[in-house]
Amino acid sequence: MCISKKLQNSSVLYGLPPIGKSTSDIESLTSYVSRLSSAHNLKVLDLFTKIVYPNLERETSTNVFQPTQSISINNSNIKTKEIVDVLSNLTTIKDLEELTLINFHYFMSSQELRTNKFWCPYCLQEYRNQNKIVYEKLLWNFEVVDICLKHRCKLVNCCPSCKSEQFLLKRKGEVGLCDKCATWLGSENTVAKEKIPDEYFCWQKWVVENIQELLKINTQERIENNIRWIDYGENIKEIIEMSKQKYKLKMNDICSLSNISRKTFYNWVSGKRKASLYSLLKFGYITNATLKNYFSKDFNMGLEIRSLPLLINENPFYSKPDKNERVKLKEELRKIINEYEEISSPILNLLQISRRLGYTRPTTIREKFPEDIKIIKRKQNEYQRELNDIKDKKKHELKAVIIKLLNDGIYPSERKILAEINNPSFFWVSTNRVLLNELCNELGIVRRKWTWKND
DNA sequence: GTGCCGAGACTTCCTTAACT
DNA sequence: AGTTAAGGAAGTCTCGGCAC
Repeated sequence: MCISKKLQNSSVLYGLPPIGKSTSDIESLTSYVSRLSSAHNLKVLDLFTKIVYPNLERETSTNVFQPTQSISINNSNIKTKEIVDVLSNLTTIKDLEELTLINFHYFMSSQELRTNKFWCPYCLQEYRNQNKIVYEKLLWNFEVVDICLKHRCKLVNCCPSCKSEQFLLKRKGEVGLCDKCATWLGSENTVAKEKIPDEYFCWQKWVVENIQELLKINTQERIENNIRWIDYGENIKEIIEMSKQKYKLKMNDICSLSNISRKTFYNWVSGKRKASLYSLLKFGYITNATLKNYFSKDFNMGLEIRSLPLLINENPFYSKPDKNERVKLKEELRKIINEYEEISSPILNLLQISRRLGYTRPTTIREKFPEDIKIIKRKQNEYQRELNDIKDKKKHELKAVIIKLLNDGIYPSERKILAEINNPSFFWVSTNRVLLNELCNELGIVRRKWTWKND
């Protein structure tokens, strides 16, 4: 009996301890789940479909293996909580929620984590060289974290070999290896690193150290502090009032110093929106208050107000294109539509079109240019129909050649067909070989394995 | 200075289609 | 059948415009 079947009837998983608990280097739940699967010689897919999902209280059709969705189990949503509870029961390991943002729910927005995997290649290499367990840190998942302080390098998200983008959970994934080509994702310290400007490094040092401090907090403390943020607006109001009094500032001064708009503050105070960590880090920077100060409602501030680094002059996460930009986008979209007039043009899907226009998701252009999207879809269908027609025509012609060879008493090998159609490169296109196989199946011809004697 | 609304860019959750 | 990608709906955060 294979191990997955055995485990289907079992209720206990190994009590695999998570790495870095209650430290700033704590691992992420996705990393833990991948290691847990490997420890049981199971695919991550089997761990979920055969063990985790059947133990959930309510059914879920959510696919955590969808490239951009796996991050959600490191986040703070209800599903994460359910998965953590099941894993805790099965492994008997307590406090697995420390590997997620579950107990920061009232304090943090749900959009602080990246959708794809980022890592420090030098950290991975260090684990391997020192014979330590290879794992991925929860810290690397944060959108605001760009660098590894220890190795003074940028975090990466592409395989060094095949350059493919990496995601957090893969059906057969193993921590430290590329999803696509299984290349080792670590890198020796001797490899030249991209130089990080000093000012940017200082800002990132503030960001990373702030988040590390938060991640060190244990479960009990996280729960206690989190509850203090149920009344989000009141807390923010208190912080603003304290800054006004301490530094003798007006609201407008605070806005310009922190580079946060008045409307944004309004949304926080009214409890309509939670501040992004990026905004909170900026506000904390000028008053020298850390995220941990805020989270634990210790609203003490530095003696003097300080200015933000010069590089923080615009919000990198929410930049709006100007009106001229919109016209340019429209023109570019028209250009793409016209390309579909040519049958030889490579067909683009909505995601490819979005990326060409500088957006990361198709939703944006779907909403922005709905009429053009309709035209593109219609053209995509036309293109597909034309391709099908070409395939049918080719199939018809190939069939005629095969039947002619058979009537002449000749076995229709690839070589004989090539000679007959006088096109030596015909089977260089793999789909033509598939077509031949299809026709042989239809005509009841057994394809011979090629040997020197065949022809 | 405060409050509201909608636009813009983005994410999460989920379903469906396409590929292997 | 198993796997992957595309797409839709609903929700989140920031910002500009406007009224008071």
